Amino acid sequence: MMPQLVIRLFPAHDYDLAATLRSGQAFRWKCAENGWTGVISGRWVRLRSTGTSVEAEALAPADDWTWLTHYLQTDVALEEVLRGFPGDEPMQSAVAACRGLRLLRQDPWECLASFILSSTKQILQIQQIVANLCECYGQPVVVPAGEPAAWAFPSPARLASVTETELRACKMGFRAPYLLEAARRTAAGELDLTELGKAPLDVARGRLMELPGVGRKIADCVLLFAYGFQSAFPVDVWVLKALRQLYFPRRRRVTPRQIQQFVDEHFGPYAGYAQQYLFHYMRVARPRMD
DNA sequence: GCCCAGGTGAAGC
DNA sequence: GCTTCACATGGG
Repeated sequence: MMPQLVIRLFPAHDYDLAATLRSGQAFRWKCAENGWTGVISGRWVRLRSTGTSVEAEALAPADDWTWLTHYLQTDVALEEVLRGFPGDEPMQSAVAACRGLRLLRQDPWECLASFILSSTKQILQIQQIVANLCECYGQPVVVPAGEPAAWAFPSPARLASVTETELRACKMGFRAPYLLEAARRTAAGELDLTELGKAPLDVARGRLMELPGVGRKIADCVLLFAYGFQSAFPVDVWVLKALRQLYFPRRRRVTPRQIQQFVDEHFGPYAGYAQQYLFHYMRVARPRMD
């Protein structure tokens, strides 16, 4: 017998669900006319925005919704975050263009694995690779009648049990050995992703960067999107372009060193949020301004 | 065909 | 130290 669909409202001011789910933090959300569907912690869920709330549909039993509110971070007071941003013109423009953009709090393994697969790939292609991976190696999850099949993100142990060749069949190319090694170390307990969240930022970053294929950028994505280290500031090609154009206009040769120093000093206690606003602003609100 | 994509590691000065 | 290049794959 099919479990029952349960609907629930979560009050959330200034929550732009579409911007948040499309902003390159998470790669598994599908947009349909009646909402966004995805899988969180092995549960199927559909989300809609009502303007002042996020409406969620999930399958009973669903008395405890912390798996969802924690993921969506609906309890974060966005005004306080925005007040912590620097008052410069670029940040104000980014906030005006991306009002309601939020940071999610994702599962560390899914986040780590996904960003290992992200290097020199467009977001659309990352989504496709992750979908391939879940369909091949993830556990099927229960979905409402009439909904397309869905899968949980595959566990480290499951991925550690397959070959590099099998992973390459998911179209991840040269990233396959990196993902495999991360899965092996995690499954073997050499890397404890739960403990990492309790460590200081620098220690956690260092541990992640011990993994082959994980450098500063991918480590910072995991620190920010999965562990909530709010000062982690991933610098990718888009953010680099934003920083150069908006903060170092007509300056030839700004070194990575100078960029990093500026980032560390300029963006304040919610630097990670500021980074996400700059990223989304460059990608969506300022198309083709080179 | 060419260039680029939420990078990283190895090899070359 | 810093720059250059290969790495798979697909879209514009």
